[in-house]
Formats: sequence, structure tokens, C-alpha cells
Amino acid sequence: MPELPEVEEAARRLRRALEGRAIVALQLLHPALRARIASRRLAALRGARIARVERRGKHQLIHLEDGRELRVHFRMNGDWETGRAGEPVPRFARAILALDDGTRVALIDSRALATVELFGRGEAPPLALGPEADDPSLDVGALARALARRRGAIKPALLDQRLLAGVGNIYAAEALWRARIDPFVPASALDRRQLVALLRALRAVIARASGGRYRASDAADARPARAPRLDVYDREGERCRRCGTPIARAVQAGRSTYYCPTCQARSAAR
DNA sequence: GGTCGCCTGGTA
DNA sequence: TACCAGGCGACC
Repeated sequence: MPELPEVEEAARRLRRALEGRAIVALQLLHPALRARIASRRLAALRGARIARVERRGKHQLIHLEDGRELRVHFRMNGDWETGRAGEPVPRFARAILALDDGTRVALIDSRALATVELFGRGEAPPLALGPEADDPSLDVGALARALARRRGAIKPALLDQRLLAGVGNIYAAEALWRARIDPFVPASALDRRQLVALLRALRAVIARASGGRYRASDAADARPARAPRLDVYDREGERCRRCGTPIARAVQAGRSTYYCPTCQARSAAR
């Protein structure tokens, strides 16, 4: 379930399980994962202590005390499932991280598209990510200048992690609906007022996805209590909650875009 | 910029 | 059986 709010919650659970612990083993169960890390380097993880877990955009960074770094990206379906050593391995587990306290964290990923990378001290390349999409101090001017240079529609631009980190297909559609912006309008055609509205909408959508969605108590293994309410995504043919017009679906850059043809009125700049 | 492929599953 | 999938990197 990977967009910023879901990855943030996953990283939080990972942090609770990992910080201060030492690695007993990292097992890569899927060949696509094994192909990316030499078995020697994998084995050399034994005994390494975890310093901290960090999220940047949709990436999760596991910093080891010796400077090595594990980077995990869930892609489409990844999630963590924590358990105890010796328990049956979950269906769809693609990697297992065993810790010195008997905890076991499984990367579950039915489509096996998630990635795990291991870097030595000082080897991890910088992530090509823009500012976090929900960062309240985000500079609208900088974003406006970046968008002004772009060709193409705003919706695919929102998915470019170099522009804003953490926005995915669902919340891009939701934010555009909320800001009443036509997903096909050229990114360079948005005026400042629209950009401000778009950023506000992104923050609202992300906040709604994060807040109240998880039980505040039961920190050990909080799971989504319910799916966040969506206004347009996956609602093709259903009525717009604002104006009643049937929600439309189109394809942009190979991804589904859901929008209201009435309140996200076709812009003259299209 | 757009399209394809990665993998494997859930669903109509 | 076909289509679709919340991501992204390689390719044109």
C-alpha cells in the first residue's frame, strides 16, 4: 500500500521493530531480490546493529551503525509483517529480516516488484527526490518554477518524485479533484493560486490518509482500521460527491486518471 | 514527454 | 480468460 502515508506508517512499524537491535540474518526469498545483493555481502550483515530507520518519499532507509545502509522500496504492493522466529513464513514473503530479540520482519509483496538494496559506508547514492509533498515549509515559488519548465499534463508531473516526493497515483487524483484542477492541463499553465490550492489539497489528502486511519493505541502492530475515503480514485461511473456528474477515467502516461469532468473543468490551456 | 516491462495476483 | 493493479526505470 505504498504512497507517502502508507510508507510512513510502515516505516514507523519497521522502526519500532528495528531500532537498537542487531541483525541475525537477512534472507532474500525471491530470485529478483537475490540478483541484486551478492550473498557474501548479505551474510556480512550478521551482527550489524541498526542505528535508525528513515523514510524519504516512498523509500525506507535502514541505517546501520557501521555506516552501511539498506534501502527498501515497496513499489506497488509491499508491506511489513512482523512475527517471531520459527513462525510459519507468511504467504508472499519475499525477504525476512531476523533480529537478535527473536523478532522477524517479513517483506510481503505479492507482485514481487519491491526492491531491497545494500550499500557500504559512503556508497549510498543520494536519492533524486524533491521535497516531501506534505512539507508545510515547501516553497511554492520553487515548485512553480520547476513546473513552468515542464511539458505535459499536471497529473503525470505530480507522479515525478524529483518534483515532489511521496505522491502516487491515488493521491495525485484525489488532490487534483479537491483543488478542482483538470488533470490534463499543462503543468506549466497552472497559476500561483492553483498551485497553492493544489499543495493545500495534497496536504489535506495525505493528512486524511494518515490521521485516524490507524488505531492510536496498540502500537505494537497497528494495522489500517479502514481504507481512507476516496473521492475519485477507482470511482469511474459513480457520482461526483460535489456535483453528481459521473466520474470519468482516462489513461495518462500508462496510469489510470480519475476525475470529474464538470468540477475539474477542461481548461482552455489544454 | 509516452510506452513497455518487470512479476504475480485479485477480480469481473 | 481477460483485464487491471497505489511504481518506476529503460527505452523511444
